[in-house]
Order: sequence, then structure tokens, then C-alpha cells
Amino acid sequence: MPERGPSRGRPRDIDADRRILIAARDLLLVNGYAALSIDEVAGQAGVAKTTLYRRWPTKDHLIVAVVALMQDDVPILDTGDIRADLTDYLRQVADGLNTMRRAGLPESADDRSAGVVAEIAAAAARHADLGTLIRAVFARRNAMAIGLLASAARRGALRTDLDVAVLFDQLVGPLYYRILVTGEPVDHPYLDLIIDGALRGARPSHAHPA
Amino acid sequence: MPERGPSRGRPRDIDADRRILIAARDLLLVNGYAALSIDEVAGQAGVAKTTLYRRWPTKDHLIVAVVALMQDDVPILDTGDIRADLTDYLRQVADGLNTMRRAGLPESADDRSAGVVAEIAAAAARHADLGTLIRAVFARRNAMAIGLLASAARRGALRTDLDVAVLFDQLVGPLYYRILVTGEPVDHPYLDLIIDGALRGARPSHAHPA
DNA sequence: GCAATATCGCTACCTGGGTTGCGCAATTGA
DNA sequence: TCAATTGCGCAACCCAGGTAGCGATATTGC
Repeated sequence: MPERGPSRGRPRDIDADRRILIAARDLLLVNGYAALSIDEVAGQAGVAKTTLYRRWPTKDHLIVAVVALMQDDVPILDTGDIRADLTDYLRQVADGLNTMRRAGLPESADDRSAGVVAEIAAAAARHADLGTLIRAVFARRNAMAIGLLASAARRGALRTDLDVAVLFDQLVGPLYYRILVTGEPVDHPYLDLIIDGALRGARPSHAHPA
Repeated sequence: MPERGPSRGRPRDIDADRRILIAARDLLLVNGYAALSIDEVAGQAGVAKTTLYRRWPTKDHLIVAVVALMQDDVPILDTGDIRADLTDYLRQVADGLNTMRRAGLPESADDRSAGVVAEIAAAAARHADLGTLIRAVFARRNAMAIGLLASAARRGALRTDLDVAVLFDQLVGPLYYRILVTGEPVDHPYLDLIIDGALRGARPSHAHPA
């Protein structure tokens, strides 16, 4: 895949990409997905609508690009303390979700809206390429988390007869479930409960062999 | 809340509601959410567009109504065998999700689309009333499942020191996570793994399940 | 300098969700 | 029978996502 095509013809205005993404991010965080209009983004970026569409073929693509850019790739550590490391990881996930959840919403205290998170999920459902894209964005971090579990199992901190991928799902799944379905809060106490529940059965049992 | 207002004026055509919902359901299952147009639903139902909007103020409301109608309220049993009862419950949930997931998609074998499920989640995020509505649709069934866990705890089949609501999240959350985020399949083997993982740490430490 | 190429901005347009206004139809109450 | 009320179908309209065509502009290669 040649990243650079033959540089014939008028080159793209690289700065336009930046201005568009910045305008889109600002409008997204302030107004939310629905109220963000392409015309407004283009206008605020000082760019024609067609220029924008030459880069991102749909509004969904633009928003996913914005969200992807907002994900800073903080590495998760393997300190040897699984509970602490998992806590660190889940807090990163929860922070990202909670930020997106509130985007564009008024400060109504007990909103149950999934906000932008649900729109991203819907965008991924509408366009297969966006699904693979956002999955790729989180792939590294998720792989690190699963590696965390695997390494814990290797050193005897977790049972060796369990599927770490499934264990991972039981750690992360509830967060998305709360954000996208029930609307309940995803705070630190909840994360602790989730980790407790997942690790409770994952510890090697010396009392009775499995 | 008077369900019946004063029946003054021309009464609503009850059959129109039925025809609209049927047309919407058919078009939704065949074409999916995006390709379903309100004009087409109205046309196929033999109804003016305004008549449709008098009943459901947005496309989201209509689709949620359709999906709510498709949820038949199958009671879940408490036979005393938690694993069997949970399997029964999770299969109901998975069946519903998988049906919605495939709605309107061509028969491409390995699609990862969340399909209608993601659109429902997004609709709930856009309109607060729809969020409470769909939650109400599943409230009974979910309450039964949680009651299942509570009753198992009471009779000593589960530990008594755990939060059954959290345990419930760890059972159901992974299914939604796979459907809405990863796109991985949610089949019976996966359900077994999830139940295994959740129950492994939930058994009382002195008990041995058969 | 000049052809070829590709972007840019602009305008006009199509589509589908959603609204408005109006004349007509169906019901209730007097 | 007649007024009040409410639903219905129709047509026109607004708005935002997305597309198409075009002249102008900026680059590469000769």
C-alpha cells in the first residue's frame, strides 16, 4: 500500500485536514453528534463542503476520525499486580467512554444518554470500514490488557484453564453495557466490583483442584 | 394518567397503526434501518405520511415501537438449576440480538455489523423517552433473571456476599459488547463460556457443583 | 513555457426526515 | 340538525447529508 501516490497535480492542503478535524472536534464536544452539521464544520474550518467530502465520504467517517484522534495511546503497565493493572486499564476505558457519553449534552445531572458512544457504534454498524477502523484504534490497548491476563496466568496469579479472551469480555463488556444500554454510571466503585467479580473465579484454587 | 381521552372528534383508525407497524417491520427486516424510508412505510401501509407522524414523532420512535412489539415476553423459569436457567435466559437474549443484528444485511457470511441493535442504542441515546421505553420493555425479563440469581444465593447455590446486579452485568454485558463493538459471534459455546466464567467465582467456596 | 493532473471553491441539485396549512371526514354533545 | 372537535389525505415546504459539474489554481514532467 503506497502511502504516497504520485504527487502529480495540485497537492492537498494538509492544514485543511487539521482545521476540519479541530472544528469537528469542537463542535462535536459542544453540540453532540446530531447538532453537528457538515456545513458548519466546513464553514468554521474555512473550507468548501466538497473539500471536506473529498477527505471523509460521510459524516460518520469524519466523526470516527475525530474520535480516533482523541484516543491517546497510553500504554498499560504490567507491574505484576493484576488487580492494580486491570484497575488502571479499566479506568482508562471508562474515562474515554464517560467523556464521549457526555459530549454535547446539557448538564442535566442524571442523564442516561450514551451520547456519542452510541453514535460511534451505529456508525460502525452502518459502514464496515469504520467498524474495522475503530477496532484497530483500540486493538493495541486491548491486546495489552489481554497480554496482562495471559502473563498473570503464566506466573500463577490466574488459573491456566480459562479463556483470557472471555475473561477480558467480562471485564470490559459490562462497561459498554452500562453506557450503551442501561445508562447507569460507570464509576470507580463499579469498576472495582467488576474486577472483583471477574477475578474471584479466576484465581487458582488451591483448596480443590479444577 | 388517563389512557383514554374524551373520545371527541374523529376517532383514530386503529387498523392504521397495525398496518404501519407491519409495513415498518417488514421493511426493517428486509432493508435495515438506513434504507427504511418513512415515505415507503406510509405508502405500503396505505397511509399519509402525516398520519404516521401523528403516532410516532420520529423514525426512531417508529423503529423502537416495532422492535418492542417483536419482543415476546417469554417467562424464564426458576427450576433450581442456575446454570440451566441462566443458559435458557442468555439464549433468549442472544437470539433476540442476533436477529436484530442480521436485519437488513445481505447474506455475507462474516459480517461484523451490529445492524439494527446499534441503531436502537443510538435512538435511545438521541431521545431520552426511547431510552426509558426500551429499558421498560426488557425490565421484566431482566428482573426475573436477577431474581433467579438472588434465589440461587438464598438457597446456597451462590455466595451471599456478592452483588447480583453486578453478576448480572457480567453475564449480559459481554453479549452486547460482542454485538455492538467487536462484532464477534454470540453463539451457544460463547454463552457457556460466559456462564462458566461468571459462576466460577460465584459458587460458595465450600460447595461443589455436580 | 506548456501539457497533464489533481485539488479547491462555488453553485446547483437530489434525497429523505420532519413540519405546516388546509379542506374534508367522522365522531360527540346539544 | 348543527357546532365543536379531532383524524385524515394532500401538497408544499424546510433542513441537512451528500453529489455533480465547472472554472480556477497549484503542482510535476517535458
